Amino acid sequence: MTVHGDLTGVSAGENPLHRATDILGKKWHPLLVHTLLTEGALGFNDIKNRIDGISDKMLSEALNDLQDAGVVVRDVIDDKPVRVNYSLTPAGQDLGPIIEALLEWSHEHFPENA
Amino acid sequence: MTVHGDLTGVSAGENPLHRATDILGKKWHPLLVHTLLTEGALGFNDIKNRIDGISDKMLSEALNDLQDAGVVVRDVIDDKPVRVNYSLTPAGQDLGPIIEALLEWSHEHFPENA
DNA sequence: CAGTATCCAAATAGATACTG
DNA sequence: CAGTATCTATTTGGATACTG
Repeated sequence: MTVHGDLTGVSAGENPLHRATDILGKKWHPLLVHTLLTEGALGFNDIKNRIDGISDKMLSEALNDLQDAGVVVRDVIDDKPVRVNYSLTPAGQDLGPIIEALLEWSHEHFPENA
Repeated sequence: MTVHGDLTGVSAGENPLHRATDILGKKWHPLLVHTLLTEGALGFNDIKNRIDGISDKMLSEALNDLQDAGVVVRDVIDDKPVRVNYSLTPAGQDLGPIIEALLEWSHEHFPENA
């Protein structure tokens, strides 16, 4: 028998699931996490070049969100010019397999658009 | 070595991940899937009574979205009055473990809000 | 019981320009 | 290189009322 977490009667918005879906549901966030997952630590413009179509503003906001969510860390390397590296926290890394599972789910059930 | 699906250089919106995150990111959808997962087939008002705070309109929209996404099926039972049952497709059921994983992820990394 | 229509508010996304 | 500010457009969410 599979035990499922009890969410019955809960209102969306203050349930534990929300912490995860709030990240996954944003337009660029999952892609961003996935990029850091596969490529390791990257600088601002490195990320920009890897995510097609993202603007400075969107990337900046996404990175801030993800830091607040405890998924991404920002490291300032004090060179000239200054370097900033973004990478995943342990929580961020643990999101990896789940994103992979989502990808696999999509491939399995909707092979046409993948 | 873990092989990760290649999403590099892809623009959000037309990638396979999007099919899943588009569902998970909506306010009521994950909860709705989770409810059908743990309780099986339910009628419109049965669902309403189990998801606290959801309005008719929101539930209606969510159910339509989920049908379009291939995650939920609608069965009309031709009684008097008419009964309608909503349940998960195989794709919807396969989303279950992923939602559980998300829940577990949240508990593990952010025990305070669960 | 099982929904849809309408109208409005709030959140999110995008373009463009600018800064240290 | 690494961002923020501003302003606008689009999407989503919610209240209320109504239908077969």
